[in-house]
Amino acid sequence: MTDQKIAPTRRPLTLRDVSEASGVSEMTVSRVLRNRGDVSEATREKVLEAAKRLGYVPNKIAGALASQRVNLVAVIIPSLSNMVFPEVMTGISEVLDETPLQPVVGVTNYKPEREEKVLYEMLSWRPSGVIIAGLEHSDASKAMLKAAGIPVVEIMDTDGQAIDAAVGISHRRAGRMMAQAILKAGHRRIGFLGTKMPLDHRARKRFEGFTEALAKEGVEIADQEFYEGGSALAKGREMTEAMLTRTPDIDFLYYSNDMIGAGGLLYCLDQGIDVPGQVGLAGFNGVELLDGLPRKLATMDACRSEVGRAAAKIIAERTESGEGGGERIELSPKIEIGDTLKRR
Amino acid sequence: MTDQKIAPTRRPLTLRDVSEASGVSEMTVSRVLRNRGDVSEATREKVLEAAKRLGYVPNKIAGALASQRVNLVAVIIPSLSNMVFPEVMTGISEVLDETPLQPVVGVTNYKPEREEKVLYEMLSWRPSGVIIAGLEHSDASKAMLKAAGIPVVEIMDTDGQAIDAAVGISHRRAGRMMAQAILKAGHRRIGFLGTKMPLDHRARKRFEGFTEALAKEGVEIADQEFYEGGSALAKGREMTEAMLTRTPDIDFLYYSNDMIGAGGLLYCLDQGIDVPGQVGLAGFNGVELLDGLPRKLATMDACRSEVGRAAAKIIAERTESGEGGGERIELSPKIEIGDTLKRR
DNA sequence: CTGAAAGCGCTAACAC
DNA sequence: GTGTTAGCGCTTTCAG
Repeated sequence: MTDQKIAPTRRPLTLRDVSEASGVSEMTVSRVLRNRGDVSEATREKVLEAAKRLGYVPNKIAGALASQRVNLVAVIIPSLSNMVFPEVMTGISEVLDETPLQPVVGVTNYKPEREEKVLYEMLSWRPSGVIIAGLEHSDASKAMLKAAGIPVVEIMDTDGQAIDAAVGISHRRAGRMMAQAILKAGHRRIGFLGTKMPLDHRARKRFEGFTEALAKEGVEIADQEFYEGGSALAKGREMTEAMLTRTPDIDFLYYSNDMIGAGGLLYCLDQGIDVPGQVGLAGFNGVELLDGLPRKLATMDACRSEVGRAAAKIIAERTESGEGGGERIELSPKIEIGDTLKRR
Repeated sequence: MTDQKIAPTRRPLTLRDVSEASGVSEMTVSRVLRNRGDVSEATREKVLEAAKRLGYVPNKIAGALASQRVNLVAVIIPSLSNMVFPEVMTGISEVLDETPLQPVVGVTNYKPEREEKVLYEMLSWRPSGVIIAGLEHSDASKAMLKAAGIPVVEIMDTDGQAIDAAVGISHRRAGRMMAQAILKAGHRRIGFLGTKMPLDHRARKRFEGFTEALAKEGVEIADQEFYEGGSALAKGREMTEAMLTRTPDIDFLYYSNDMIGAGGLLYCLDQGIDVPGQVGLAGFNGVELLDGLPRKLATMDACRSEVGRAAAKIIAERTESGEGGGERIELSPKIEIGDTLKRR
């Protein structure tokens, strides 16, 4: 490097600096900066001017310690890269923006040990609440959540026992619903294509609900295929090819997410396969991203931003009133028939 | 609600609780918990046992205040929903995972006033460093960054004046490179399709570099079209249709991102347009997500995870050594020819 | 190896 | 309206 661009490591400014610069007591400066209590317009202006001139940024660490209040909400999700969690985040932000609360996200990559670590780190900042994806956590994680003494909302899933509050859909039911729609459309040779992620409990529950509803009508999954890693679109193609080759009489493919479903759809169209005449297709999630494909993939909406909003609302209300607990909101996923599932 | 699931609002545990439970002084408990200094194995075990039994989670707020050290790195990005920033985040995490530092993300939605607010909030937690997308910031934001007295790395762009360090690619150069490749392939009637986002400076710079390189060869953009909102894939389709209808002699379409490019590609294939014989296509970003399309879209890699890694490395090294400043790393984007741009 | 004392920068609570 | 006094829960520093 040629020259030191960094400013000389000035001591960060404190309230005291503003107090001295404005000739007002620290306490009053603090009041002005937080809009608390009555302060005369004159002093208020003096303080604001001094703070601005110095470029003072309050130290929340000290503030939080003194006030025993940290307006942070820990949001713990498995991944940022599949479009579903960013949408949940949007819902959360929408609600929290109206409050003094701020979301802080942690990502677990679907690993329980990461979740445990991320949770520990976040709790050590003493947040006002936790929003965490899923109902399955390690014993240690559960213990931490219980012991934290703050609102905990488990999101995205309602099939199981919540620690405190829960907001989401029943993935088992979602799987059943899709199975019923597929059976109703007259399909019997049904293949399933999903991710090789034993720890994606929601995908697992959808699969269970799906096979269960099929079984009720005496139908068994004709074939199944799982993938991991790589581009979902490409994997969807590959898996579809593999399955249609291996089990040529398949007449429906149910994908555990829209992205691989889209890959499958593109493959079928490439091959001149009549969709849904010859083979019907359905995914899961309602990824708006995919509008614009040659055909609209049948799918099911997981109400992601709605889930985010509801979860944030629970935290916000409970933080404000100190009352509540154990809320349970089960949203109803809707099937979107699209163009790849026969109507009725 | 039926019953109070919430645990009685216990006072959170403190060091003192662990100290009393283990019969060891607070100070020694603190040492054990931080692995600092020599502590006899005997006391160490007593303390660990007590901490675990009680479920003690240290209070970082207090720790940070006392030690004047906050191992947080503020990461400020415009959006989570376009696949590019999650990849940057991955690069950042990869590097920071090896250090005591932790990333905390803030999202600005491409709005300078949001950026200002997010930045202020983050700085008020006194992070060890800031990684922020872009070189364009409001005066107030710049002032805050300069005054913070911590390492600041501006990422994704190197066309302009950095506050401190910068890591990224030159988007102007990226635009120029693509223009040259397109001209070399023999195209002259070139259309541009982009986002209606005056505040996406990187897209703007690519466009400027692009038109500039065309101009050098006496070529002018034949037509252009901008969109906002909605599904990028669908918009890519619509815009492509509109442009090819309006300006039928177009022989190349340059898209400001891969997602709309993919939409355009699907439209062209639908219409039986020969790609790249009749119309060539190129996007920007190298979104792996799209592998699996019928043709591979020509694009240019923005080195996202590499950018994240390099930025994190700068912060980590500077935090450790206290030395450095003004680093500048310009990465070289590579054209991926794919199947939609003629070779040579 | 262990402990006691003195804050970190701010705010709650109370005086004036 | 404004100022004063105590901490918040931890770590630094220094003494044993």
